[in-house]
Amino acid sequence: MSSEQTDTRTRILKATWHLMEQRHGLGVKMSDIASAAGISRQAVYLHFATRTELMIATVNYVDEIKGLNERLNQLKQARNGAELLDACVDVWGNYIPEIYGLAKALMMTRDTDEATAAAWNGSMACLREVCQDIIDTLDRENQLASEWPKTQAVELFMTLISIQNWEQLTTECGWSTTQYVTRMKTLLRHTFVKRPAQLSI
Amino acid sequence: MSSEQTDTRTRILKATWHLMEQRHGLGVKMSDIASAAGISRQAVYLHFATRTELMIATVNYVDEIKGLNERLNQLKQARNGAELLDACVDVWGNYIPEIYGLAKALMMTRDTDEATAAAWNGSMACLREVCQDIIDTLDRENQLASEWPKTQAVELFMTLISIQNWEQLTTECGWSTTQYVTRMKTLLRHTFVKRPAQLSI
DNA sequence: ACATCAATTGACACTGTGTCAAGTAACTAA
DNA sequence: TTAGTTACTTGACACAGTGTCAATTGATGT
Repeated sequence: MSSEQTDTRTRILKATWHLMEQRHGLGVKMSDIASAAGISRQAVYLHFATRTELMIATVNYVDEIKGLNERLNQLKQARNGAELLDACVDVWGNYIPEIYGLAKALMMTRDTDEATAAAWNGSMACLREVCQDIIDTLDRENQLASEWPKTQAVELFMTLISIQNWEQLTTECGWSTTQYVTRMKTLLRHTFVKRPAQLSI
Repeated sequence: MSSEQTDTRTRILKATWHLMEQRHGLGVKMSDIASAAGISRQAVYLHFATRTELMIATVNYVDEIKGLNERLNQLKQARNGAELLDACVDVWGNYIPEIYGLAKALMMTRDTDEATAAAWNGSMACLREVCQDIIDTLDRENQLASEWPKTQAVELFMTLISIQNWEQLTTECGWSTTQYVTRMKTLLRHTFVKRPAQLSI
């Protein structure tokens, strides 16, 4: 398997990913991808039946290479819920910039494309598990802020760390990745972690 | 001026708005708008040069009718920053569902369309002033949570109450408008309003 | 020598936006 | 009455981007 340089299919996936990141997921045509991969437009269709199929395959390819799951294993080290929360923001906040272009492309068509929506929901379900875990841990430690029932806490958590919010805060407001990470940690801790009683004067 | 029933231009605007709300801003074609307004597709172009121009005109039309600014005047009644913040969420949280379809249509094309982006930014600048005002008031009262410098507080505020977050929490997580409002109030208060010392045991 | 697979070229259908030209019906003004 | 203007109609067309189809080439393996 795979002689020459690299498999054509892989070359297409790499080209797609590269262009998506470069153009932040905007205005990437099938013909652009084809020429970036050094083949004809029609040849792309020999490997991927539709644009959507290509996008989803690219997501899987990137997932495999970037290994979000492995990164999330770093969370295993945290021993209490608050640390877990911090670690999560560290991993996620540094991950987003690496997949933003592709994520944007997906986000833009998920409203009109069933398959894209399904792929997106798959990724989000994976993230949700992590959030769920963190909230559960806080709850188990009796550290979950009392105003948030667990389900709502998870939903709000997911929303706060959404890619859309990251996009707004970084590209619109000019926050750097480190700024985003530290400030998001602050927000999440203050929102979900019960205030220690000893803080009172 | 304006005999018959209503001005054709106005009929187009109404049709656009109606369709946008009905279809949540998705898949609304110029021909759909035309037939909803009871005229030919080409006639729409006699009044609005491009789709974008029509969208922006519709936003202005809706703005005029719905009168966000007037609603925001309710805020004048609040006497302290915390109340101001609550009032803001009340107004904004009840406003979003009324303009969601149109807002969605705008949001979806602002990445690729300069004019749309400008119109969007205009609306957001208006909202930003309100947020700015609230944060300023909290700060003046020495009630702004110490971890947030004013600029960052405003940016975060805007992000938290963004339409995208509303969309996620309501359509994705199934929160009702009232649930959204009360929970968002909780989040914002805990985030931006300094914890009263007397809360300690 | 033959079959197969990957890729190529070129043509075409479809959708939606925007343009253009010619025609019609109604209202206005000399 | 006639001429002009205004608002709208019909129908045709250009353009971009996706997806399809058919015929062809070139290399690989048997």
